[in-house]
Parts: sequence; C-alpha cells; structure tokens
Amino acid sequence: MTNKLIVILGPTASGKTDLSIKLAKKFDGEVVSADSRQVYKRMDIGTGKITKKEMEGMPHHLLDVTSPKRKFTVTQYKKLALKAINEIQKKSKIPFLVGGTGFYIQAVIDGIIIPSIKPDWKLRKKLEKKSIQELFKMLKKLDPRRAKSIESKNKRRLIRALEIVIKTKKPVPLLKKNKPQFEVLILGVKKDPEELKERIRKRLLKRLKQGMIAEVKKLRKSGVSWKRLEEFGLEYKYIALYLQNKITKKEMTDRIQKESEHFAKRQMTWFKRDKRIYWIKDYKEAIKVIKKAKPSF
RNA sequence: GCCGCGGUAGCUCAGGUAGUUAGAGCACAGCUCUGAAAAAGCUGGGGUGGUCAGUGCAAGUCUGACUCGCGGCA
Repeated sequence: MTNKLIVILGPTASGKTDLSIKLAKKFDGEVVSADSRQVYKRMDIGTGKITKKEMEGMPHHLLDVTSPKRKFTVTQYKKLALKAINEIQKKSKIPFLVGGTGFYIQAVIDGIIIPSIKPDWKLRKKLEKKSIQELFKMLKKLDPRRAKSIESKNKRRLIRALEIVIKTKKPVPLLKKNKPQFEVLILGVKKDPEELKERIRKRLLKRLKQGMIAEVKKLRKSGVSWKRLEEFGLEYKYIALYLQNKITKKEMTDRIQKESEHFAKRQMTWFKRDKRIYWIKDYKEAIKVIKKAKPSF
C-alpha cells in the first residue's frame, strides 16, 4: 500500500484528459475525476466527459455518480474521492486526480475541513429575501471574525456563513486542514492563452456536431428544469437559453466561447497561488518532471 | 440634389432647460474563494466628445459650415 497521488490540473480545454490516459497507462494508475459537472449522469458531450473507448481500458472514478436533478457538493465529492483514492492505493496502483475544479482538488489533497452543517434550503430561501447589507449586519453581530474575512457583497457566501452560525449557535470555525496524507505530485497543464482560445473554439464546434444541443433537450425532457440547466453554466446555460428562444443561435455560441475563456482565466487565478504545481506543456515534459521530482513513482 | 436622423470608451448606447475631475452595460486587465465552485462575488485601466469656426463667465449640451453613416423623397 502506497500513499502516492498524482494530480493533473489545468484550465478547461488544456488537454488534461489525453495526458491522464497516457500517464495512467505508463505508471499503472487509475483516474479519479475532479470535475464538478462530470459527476452528473447524462451530461456527457457538454462536459467533455471521456468516452468508454477513450479510456482505453483504464478505470475511471467519480464520473456519473449522481443525477443532474440532485445537488452535489464538495463535501460529498471529498468523501467519494478519498474512498476511490484509497482503494486504488490498496491495489498498489497510483491514483491520478484529474480535473479543473480547484476547490474539489484542494478539498482532497489539503483535506480542508468544511463545517459539517449541511445546506438548509428553507433557511437559505428565507435569508435570500434580505438585502446584502442586512445579511452583512447580521453576520457582523453574530460572528465578527467571519464578517471580517468574508466578502461583504457576496450574498451566497454571507448566507452560508449565517447558516453555520445560526445552526451551530457558534462562530464559523477557522479554516482547518488535515495533515497531509498523500505523497503528492501536482502537474499543471499550461497552454498559451491564444492557443487555449483556439482549442476552445474547435472543441465547441465538435461538441455541436456531436449533438450537444440534443443532449440538453433530452435533459429537459427527463425533468431537469431550465433553471437548473442554467445553473450548470457554460454550454448548458446558453443552450438552455437558446432552446427557450431567449437568445439566438449565434449569441449562444458566442457566449459559450467567451464564458469558457473567462472560466479558463478564473481557473488559472485559482491555480496560480499553489506553488507546489509543476507547470508542463505536454506528456514529454510530464515524464521528465515526474522522474526528477518523484523518482520513486 | 432635397428632407430627416445620427457621429460620446474597443462595441452598443445614456447624458431635462449649457455650469464641479463625461456615465452605463459588454469587452479588456487583475483578484477573492470554509457543504452551489462551469457557481457566487470584488477591484481597476481606459474617452483630443466627427472636424473647424462662432456666441456665452462657462459648450458633449446653443449657432453655422464642412465631413462621414443611416433612412426617406425625388
């Protein structure tokens, strides 16, 4: 039993999936997806989920674990991912944590401890009615420490903080992390911005050809609400708006392109802070880095 | 050729009766991240106001000429 773990992260359309297959094969590994949208069943084309064929026999975990009608959260992800990683390691194989959802990756590799108060949608709805200023005032009174660090204009975060304070009758605990439980190597796939945009463009065309719009139609038919589809963002959001005749087809593709570019930038902003990441361009560089940084792998 | 409308930030446009450092949305740049994270938010840089002249203490705002674009009539 080892505690080795290789993480492959990077912005959308950077080529993580391809790389992960090659590396998993080479190092006798299994893939654990770290993608907040690929956890949903029947969301395949729009999320760029790897196909059975593309897996080339390499086992994949944390794909299709829940219904798009249900809400899935980091905490659930963390639990399932840790379990999968553990099982892979038990077989003396190397788990490859692959994806672009920084928050999920952080939860797993740094073991951040998230307050164990589950979302109370009734309470949230009630708080939703209040103004941002009112909510901030409330938090300031109930938990001055959290009020100091929180973004005072972010309603969603304010409500979550209040949810914890109200239910536990205690301040939001300081962010804690578990002791590192993995010997981790983090690879970041980097592409220059122009190339990334081009990759997003090509990918979008390909997905449309593959029937991405029909996929969204099907989801709607199976009972996923428009609101929910819009919540998923990017392709799902703008295709849903198009199908409701709220935007034209051209607006739809333009928005998906732009929003994907923005998303990629946001992802990079998140990743940039983590100095443990080895930034690489391709498979060759990845191999070099692994040999040098973690010869034992 | 005549009539009308318009020319303000990279784009689309706001800017009663002329009066402090000209605004918004989008775009662009940077950032945040404690059970929604493809989510939810924050900060910032940008404009010789089509050109020239005139009237005012003061002109994006009024007047004239010119110029470019759009629509209509001939």
